[in-house]
Amino acid sequence: MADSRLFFTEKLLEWNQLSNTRTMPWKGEKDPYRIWLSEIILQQTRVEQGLPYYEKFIKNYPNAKKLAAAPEEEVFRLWQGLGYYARCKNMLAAAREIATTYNGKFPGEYEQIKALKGIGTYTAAAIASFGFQLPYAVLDGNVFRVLSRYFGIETPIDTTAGKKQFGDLAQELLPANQSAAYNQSIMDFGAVVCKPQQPACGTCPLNRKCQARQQQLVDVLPVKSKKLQIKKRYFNHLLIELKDNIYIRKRTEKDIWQNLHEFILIETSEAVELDELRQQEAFRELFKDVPFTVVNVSAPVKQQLTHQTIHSRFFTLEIKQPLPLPDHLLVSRKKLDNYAFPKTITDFLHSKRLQLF
DNA sequence: AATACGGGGCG
DNA sequence: CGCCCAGTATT
Repeated sequence: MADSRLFFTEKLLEWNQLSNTRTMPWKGEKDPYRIWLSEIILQQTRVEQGLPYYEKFIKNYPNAKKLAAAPEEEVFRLWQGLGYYARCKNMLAAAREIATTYNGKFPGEYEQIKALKGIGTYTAAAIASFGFQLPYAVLDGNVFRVLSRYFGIETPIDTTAGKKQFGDLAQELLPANQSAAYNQSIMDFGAVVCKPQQPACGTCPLNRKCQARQQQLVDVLPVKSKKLQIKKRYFNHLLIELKDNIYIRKRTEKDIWQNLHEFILIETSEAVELDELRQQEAFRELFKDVPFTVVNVSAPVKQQLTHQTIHSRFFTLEIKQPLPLPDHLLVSRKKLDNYAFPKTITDFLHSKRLQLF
């Protein structure tokens, strides 16, 4: 068993040296700040999707102190469109912690790194190995897949037992003096060769000893135990125009898009037309003392998220006197660019802008 | 232990 | 439409 494990590690490092053609701007990066930034951006995010965001952030905030000094709204604007917005909030908190507690210098011990907001076991191991040559094995989607297939492990990866088993194995396989190269190798290998769909088993340097291949389990592994429930939600966005101004608010509730902005939102349990919306209690309360005229009703648009399907409709209304909306901001159209919005809303705004020209 | 959290790409 | 992506925090 020890031999087969040694073989696995050696082959992987060899593949990395001879055949790995994957290039990314942060590969071989020595600055822990840049490594950290790339890892946060790439959590549950494809390299191609995260790349432009990485470039933007490095350009705007070349070091932790710069990021720490940035206004939160500005940072959210840069993050807009990338998703999982808690990452942005936590990243800023971590930058400020680094600036104050560590005087802007990224901490170099695993426990210190892991203690920063938004850094879990994967990201801590990545920074520790890539940035500080410490012997911590990364455990991400690629590693789960490569290990489960090569060693034929059918333990579900989304369980405590699975995480322990794969984590222990990954750590055993790690050559302590080459942790960075090994971690890089196994992730690239998972992304390029041992891919989720249609892996390149024919040319895989590990194929002869791959348990999944021998047992016809390649498309079964890795095993996941849970299947997610997707719920439907119906969002009715009210763009209320007072001269050139529009009401917006920051989403603060524990829900999707926390810390992003929106227009006045009335959520319903099913799709509604304008006359049904007008019957809603929230709507009647809103306009009980103020007359309005309907300017536009958009077609329904759908957005598919991981756990929910959002059906959105935009109702543009015009009023002549202000509404009593204490927790909303009255913002001029031009200034909308200063605020971060979810994609559903930016898409609508952009489509609207096109109509004007 | 289970669940929520975005957006995009691919078959 | 389902699966997956350099996962983490919260309940």
